Amino acid sequence: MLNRVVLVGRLVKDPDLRYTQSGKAVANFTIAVNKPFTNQNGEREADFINCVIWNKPAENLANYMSKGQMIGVDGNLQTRSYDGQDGKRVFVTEVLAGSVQFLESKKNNKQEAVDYPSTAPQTQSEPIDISDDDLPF
Amino acid sequence: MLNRVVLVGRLVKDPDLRYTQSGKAVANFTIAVNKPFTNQNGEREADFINCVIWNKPAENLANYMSKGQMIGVDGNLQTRSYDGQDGKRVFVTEVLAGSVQFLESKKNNKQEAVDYPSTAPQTQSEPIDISDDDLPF
Amino acid sequence: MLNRVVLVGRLVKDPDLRYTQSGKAVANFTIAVNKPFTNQNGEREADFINCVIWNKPAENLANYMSKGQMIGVDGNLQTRSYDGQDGKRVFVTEVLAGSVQFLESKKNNKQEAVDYPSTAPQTQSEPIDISDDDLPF
Amino acid sequence: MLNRVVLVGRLVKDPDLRYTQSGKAVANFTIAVNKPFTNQNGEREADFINCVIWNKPAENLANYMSKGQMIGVDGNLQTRSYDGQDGKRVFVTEVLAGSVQFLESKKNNKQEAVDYPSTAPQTQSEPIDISDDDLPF
DNA sequence: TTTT
DNA sequence: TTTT
Repeated sequence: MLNRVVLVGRLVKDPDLRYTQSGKAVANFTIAVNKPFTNQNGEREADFINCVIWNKPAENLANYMSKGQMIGVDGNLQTRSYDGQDGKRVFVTEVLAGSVQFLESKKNNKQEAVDYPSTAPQTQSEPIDISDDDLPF
Repeated sequence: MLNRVVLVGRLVKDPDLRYTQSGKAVANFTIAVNKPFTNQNGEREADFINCVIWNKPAENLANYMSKGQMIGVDGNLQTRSYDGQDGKRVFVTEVLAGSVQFLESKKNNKQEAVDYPSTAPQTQSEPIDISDDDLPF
Repeated sequence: MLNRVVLVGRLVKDPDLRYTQSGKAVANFTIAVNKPFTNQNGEREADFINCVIWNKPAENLANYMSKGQMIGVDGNLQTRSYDGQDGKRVFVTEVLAGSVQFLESKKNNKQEAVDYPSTAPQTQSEPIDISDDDLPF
Repeated sequence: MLNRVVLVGRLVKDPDLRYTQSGKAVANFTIAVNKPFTNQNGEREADFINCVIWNKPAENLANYMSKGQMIGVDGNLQTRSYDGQDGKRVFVTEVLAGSVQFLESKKNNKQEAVDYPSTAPQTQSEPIDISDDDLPF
């Protein structure tokens, strides 16, 4: 089956880098992708898309990119669910980034080695032990 | 900015066709896209991705495709929010399909005229007047 | 059927804008997309991908973008053939751009209105009357 | 940089499987992807897109798929050149498939394990020692 | 609950 | 026949 997403947009806030108990890096980030037209009031709207990236690229992202910067994302859509604070199941649809491209970087010019192949299968091979209370959704 | 999604998966249930007050057709549908690997228990998992399509292609989808059939989707990610029944804002990430391809059809062999160009801007040009209580999320 | 291409790369030369006899604008351009790894000699290689865009976006491209600038392309692959100068048929595979995003612009900050829907069907509805001798391939 | 291609189409002929001198499998194949509209004579046209795939998936492709079958391809565009029989340099643009999905299979129902990550970097890490005279272009 |  |  096919599952492919490509986005270019701006970071809505700084990436949120964490580590699993086994030491893997994960970064959550949200990008604003402007819609290609204006709405009925002449305003440009955006979609705000949640993304995740794992391992070394997660650390690079947190090191070199910050709120407002433009970024490219190549990955796939994933859905997952967790128990919300009110006991109800919460369903999440987000982009699992295999690679990101730093289209601007205030901090440093190190360009992320873009890595088509990496739409990280390892994500799944190890339980994520960040507790749900910490998840940004 | 760029916002592109391509999926191939199977309809998890029959498409849900509705009409806005102004008479536009909208179909909501969910597809299961198998992950390309098995989990730690050797099971194949899937992502369950919500999609929307507008106008004539929505009617064609409802007419020719049903639960279990394989479908291709070309579109873009959109996010929106509505007030949930508990008064809390619910955020939705879904795929706005510009075109769909019927990769199997139990009903009829009419192949959807696949339509790269149609990632429907008109979606936004008119308020959607289906009430939130009817939305399948 | 599905046919989708998304690229981010740099213009290898200035876009080449022409007009058909009926007055439609067409721009041909080539972008270098660096490969995500270095070769056996430690060098970064690139793919050099030929693209075409029609109508107003072709004129915008020629007006605002030039050699070396970074550009995003959303489109589809097309193949065509013509008789080469030696009488042999030449086959061309290129990207028909539906929309482009100006990720840098030396000339002006006018951001191309990115237009998912436009993977230009009109391309085909009218014969292209630029003579083959003028084609950049 | 970003370089992503997704296609669904039909094999125009049986895949052509070969081995490099070092024993790696490579399969070349061409798919016809119908255009989403008919031309001025009411005929449906297609694009004929050359693709390559490496290693085990190349062997699976050759084993399970044949002329006329529908296939999905996820990969990236690559360009390369070689010296043609008339001494002139020939430029090739083709899709390097990272994964393929067998959407039909006359031979066997074994579904290719779809493998987002595999847009094969190894392709480049070893010289291809099939002589140019054998190349299908 | 948002970016330029 | 190539970009940074």
